[in-house]
Parts: sequence; C-alpha cells; structure tokens
Amino acid sequence: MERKTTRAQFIAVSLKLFQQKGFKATTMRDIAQELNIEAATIYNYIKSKQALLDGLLFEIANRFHEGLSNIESSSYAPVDKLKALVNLNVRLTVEYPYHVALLVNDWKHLEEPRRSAFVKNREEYEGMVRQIIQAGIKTGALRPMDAEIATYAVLSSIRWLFLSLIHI
Amino acid sequence: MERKTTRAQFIAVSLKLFQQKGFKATTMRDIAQELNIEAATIYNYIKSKQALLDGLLFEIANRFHEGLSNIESSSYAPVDKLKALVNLNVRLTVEYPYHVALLVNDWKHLEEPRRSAFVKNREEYEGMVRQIIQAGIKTGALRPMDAEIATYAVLSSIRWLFLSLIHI
DNA sequence: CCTACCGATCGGTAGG
DNA sequence: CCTACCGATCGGTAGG
Repeated sequence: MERKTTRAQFIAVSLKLFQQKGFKATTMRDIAQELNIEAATIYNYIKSKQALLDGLLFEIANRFHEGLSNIESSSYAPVDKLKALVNLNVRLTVEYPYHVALLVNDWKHLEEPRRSAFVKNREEYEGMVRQIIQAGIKTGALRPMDAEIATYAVLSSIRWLFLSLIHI
Repeated sequence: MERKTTRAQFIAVSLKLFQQKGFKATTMRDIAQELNIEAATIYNYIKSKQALLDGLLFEIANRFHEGLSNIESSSYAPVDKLKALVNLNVRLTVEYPYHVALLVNDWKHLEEPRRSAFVKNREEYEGMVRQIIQAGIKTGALRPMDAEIATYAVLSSIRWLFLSLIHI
C-alpha cells in the first residue's frame, strides 16, 4: 500500500474539514485521520495550525487584492471596472471555493498581528471598490447613490456565490 | 459591591462573545471573566455550553419559522406575502442581531440529533419562501424566474443586513 | 512518517 | 456564587 501524502493532499483535506466543521473545531488529529497518518506527521507539512490558517487566508486575500489593484490601475471606465470586479469575484470564487469559505468564515481566528494586517487588506479592498463606484457616479455613468451601501451590496454577492457553490 | 448576575446579563454577555470570537473559541472562562464570576458558577444559569447554543439557536430559528408560517397561512396575495417576509426578516434581525449572527455563524456546532432538527427547520423555511415565489409566478404577479435562485437571493439579504448591524 | 510524550486548557462536577 | 478538582483533548515537540 502506497503511503506518502503530498502537500497538495494535505492542503485539500485541511480546507475541506475547515469548511465542514470550522477552523477551531477541526483538530490536527481530524486532518491526520483523513490522511491516514499520525497527527505528529502533519508538522512535516506545516509549522503550526495558525501558520496553516495564515497561509491559506493571505493566499486568497492577496489574489483578490492584486486582481482589484490591476483593475483599478487600468484605463477602463468606472462601469467597466465594476464589471471586471464582478468577473474577478466570480472567477476566484469558482476556482477557490474552499479558500473563499475560509476567508468568510474563519478570518477571525487569525492571531495578532496578522489579524490586523488582514483587516487592513480588506479595508483597502473595500476602499478601492468604493472609489470605483464614486468615480462612476461622478462621471454620470452610475445614478447617484450611497457608495458605501453599494460597496456592501457588491461584496456581499461574493458570500452568496460561495454559499451556492459549496452547498450549505 | 453588588454581586448577583442576572440570567439576562449572562445571556447578553454570551451572545456578545460568541459574535466576537465565535462559539468554539469562546470558553466558559471567557464568559465568566466578563461577568466577574467563576467559571463553575455559569452552571447555575445553564446546563451545558451545548444547551446554551441549542436554546439560543432555536429561540431565533423558531421566531423566523413561526413568523413565516403566519404569513403563509394568511390570505395575502403572493407579492404581499413576500413583502411581509422581508418585513419579518428586517424586524427580527434588528431586534435580535446577535441571535441572527449566531444563527448564521455557528449553527454547525450544534450536535446531533439537534443539528438535523435545525437543518430540517431551515429547509422548511426555505421551502415556504420558494412556494410563495412560485405562487407569485403562477398568478403572473412575478415574472417567470428560477424560484430556487430567487429564494437564495431573498434569504441572503438577511445575512447582509445583520453584517451591517453588527459592523464586522 | 512514527512512537512516545507533555504542558495547557477546556467543559464540567462535587459539595458546599 | 465559590473552592477544589478532574478526565479528556488539543497543539505541539523530541528524537528517530
């Protein structure tokens, strides 16, 4: 019988269990059992449970952040930037549904100072969205509206999409 | 110095901490510390941590369920039932934001067999919403659409509202 | 990838 | 509402 667990398998199983039971409720022994290895062996793949969360969270958060940065620095008109933003959200959510689930459900369990860094990253992201919306209002392409509320509306669509994808 | 913690205080503190840290990450000692009592004293107010979660979850879930049952058995037209449903959601979310937060974030931590009962309750709720939408389509009051997706759209609005209320 | 552990913490109980 | 605990579990380490 082949042993040898790959790092990719370890990550996939971790993400699946985090989504099913939540980060806090998932123990290293849960993950190990699913991989048919001992709990101690997990530390060949990762430094700590917290480092695992950190890596997964910033991996997907950075993809969102970088994607939106590229859109913002483009020469698109505001409305086209908005379309590109929705496209980015759909694409990332479809490609990384479990990462997005972790992002939405378990970012609170990041420990300081990384938690603050994460929140700052998210606030920058929201700020970029709001700026695009405000620019669209100023050019007249968007009817006057509360940019803050519109930002929430756009961002909450991410949550909705991943919920349908993962089927909760 | 007055001692004496009321049960209402205990519930309020528990809900606040569950929202801030999540159910699993909140320990009985966290709650006790916030109330300036010993952890053991908590068991004068509740039988177990699981029973606390159970009580809070079904309290709010039943309010949603009963509210929608009343709407469904009314003689309103489908579109007016839909309006009453949105009204119900807004009202309960504004009145019980922390209960709703717990409902959205921590229902997974209910243990069997109560977890299954909870999921069944939610599926009935979703089924009632879907039926109202389907009735509205049949009478022509609503344009033809995918009732399942429309149901998700209505229900996801709950999440969005409580997120704004609690400010995450 | 495993054996053999360990210190810390957690939910909870006994008995006032 | 407290003191005094306890069994179970958890993240993690040492040393192969």
